[in-house]
Amino acid sequence: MGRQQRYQRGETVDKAMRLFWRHGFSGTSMRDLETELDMRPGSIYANFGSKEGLYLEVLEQYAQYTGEGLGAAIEAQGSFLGGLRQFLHSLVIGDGVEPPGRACMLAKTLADLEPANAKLKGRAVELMAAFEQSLRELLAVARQRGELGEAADTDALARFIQIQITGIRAYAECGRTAAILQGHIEDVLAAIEHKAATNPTVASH
Amino acid sequence: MGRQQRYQRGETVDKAMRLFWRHGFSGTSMRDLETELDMRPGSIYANFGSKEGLYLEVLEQYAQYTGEGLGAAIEAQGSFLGGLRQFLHSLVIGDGVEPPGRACMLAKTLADLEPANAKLKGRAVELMAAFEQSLRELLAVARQRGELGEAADTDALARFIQIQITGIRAYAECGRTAAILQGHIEDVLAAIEHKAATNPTVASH
DNA sequence: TTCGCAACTGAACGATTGTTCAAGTAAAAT
DNA sequence: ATTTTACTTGAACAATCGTTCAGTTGCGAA
Repeated sequence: MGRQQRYQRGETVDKAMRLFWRHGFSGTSMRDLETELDMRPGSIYANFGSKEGLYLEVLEQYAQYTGEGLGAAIEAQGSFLGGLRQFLHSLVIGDGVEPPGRACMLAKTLADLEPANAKLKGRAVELMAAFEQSLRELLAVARQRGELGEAADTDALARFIQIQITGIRAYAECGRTAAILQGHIEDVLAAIEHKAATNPTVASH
Repeated sequence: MGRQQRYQRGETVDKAMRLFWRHGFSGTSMRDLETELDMRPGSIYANFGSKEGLYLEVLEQYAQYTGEGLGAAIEAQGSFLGGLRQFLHSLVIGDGVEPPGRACMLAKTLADLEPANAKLKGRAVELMAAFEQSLRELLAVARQRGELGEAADTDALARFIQIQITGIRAYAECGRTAAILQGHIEDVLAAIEHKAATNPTVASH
């Protein structure tokens, strides 16, 4: 009963993501959001509680998309490394459509906010940890399939890959050519392959 | 003639750096700066023109510090890779003093600003490119000294290292333990060593 | 000592910020 | 047809934003 909702929550969050991703939390004003979402402040606050609440929900959806993206790429390519190549390619070079941002939104959140908004920062840390965890699991499957060395250290590999993804995406913001980014992706894959074959590391310097 | 200056420009920029680095451009207000610098708005504007002008000067000084830091580390350790290890260690683990931020301020600037403030973003891109260029030169010297393979591709290596630095510094914001960061630094150095010995890459996927 | 200039001060500006809430609107229930 | 209920609207709030500028202060030159 009562009046029916004019907005689809998921689509609304997508639109907010476009804005927040590009301009950051403090760089995006409620006025900007009102225009982009075609919603009046009252509706936004009724649905999400606050600007922070909306950003939080954007982070959740972003993390879900990212996780699904990697999983789908691996499935499409039939191997972990092949999937990772496709995933990295789609992130920093793209599939035709211009992305709102090339840098990881979670990394941006960590860089952007401090030390107030500890809630947003904290959630971003958790979501990055969750992605790293899913990397570990995907690596374990790949190792079981014989795609990696038998003794491959999935913890260290997951961490290594996580940092590679963050790094290349931040680097891609500098506006490098697709060829350069492509070349680096191959370098990264080679490094991972080499590391996966020779793990575990026994470093002590 | 006239009244003598009350502030040392370099120290003032250092103080502003502490604030901007931690809170970002839009996250730092002129009121915050007035307090931290112990300067009234009129003086700040007389010296730097605008908030943007001050940020620009902070970026210049930051880039200079970073470049000097790497150079000094290499000299202290007597080798490129040894110096890089010390440099990375000081960036993400620290030498006792708590750093204002762990993530690279240039990377933060790129992530933070868009698409207004094209001037700040553009300068950050230039400064990152300059750092990559100095990496190339340092690598060329190291290759000449026999520290790398004879055919090491310094362009690709400089890019690779640049991304490693950005990536690990962004990752360090997640509050990982020193041991984990230390372990990753060794992984990175091993990857560079391996890459430096087997370059140039002839990728074509 | 007086003058002139450079540097600094801080109140004040209009614009914009995130947020609230009383009033309005549309669909289901009676 | 009327009431109930859920959802939307947009004017308005105090607070804060980056910036300006007329006035004050302190030092070197005359």
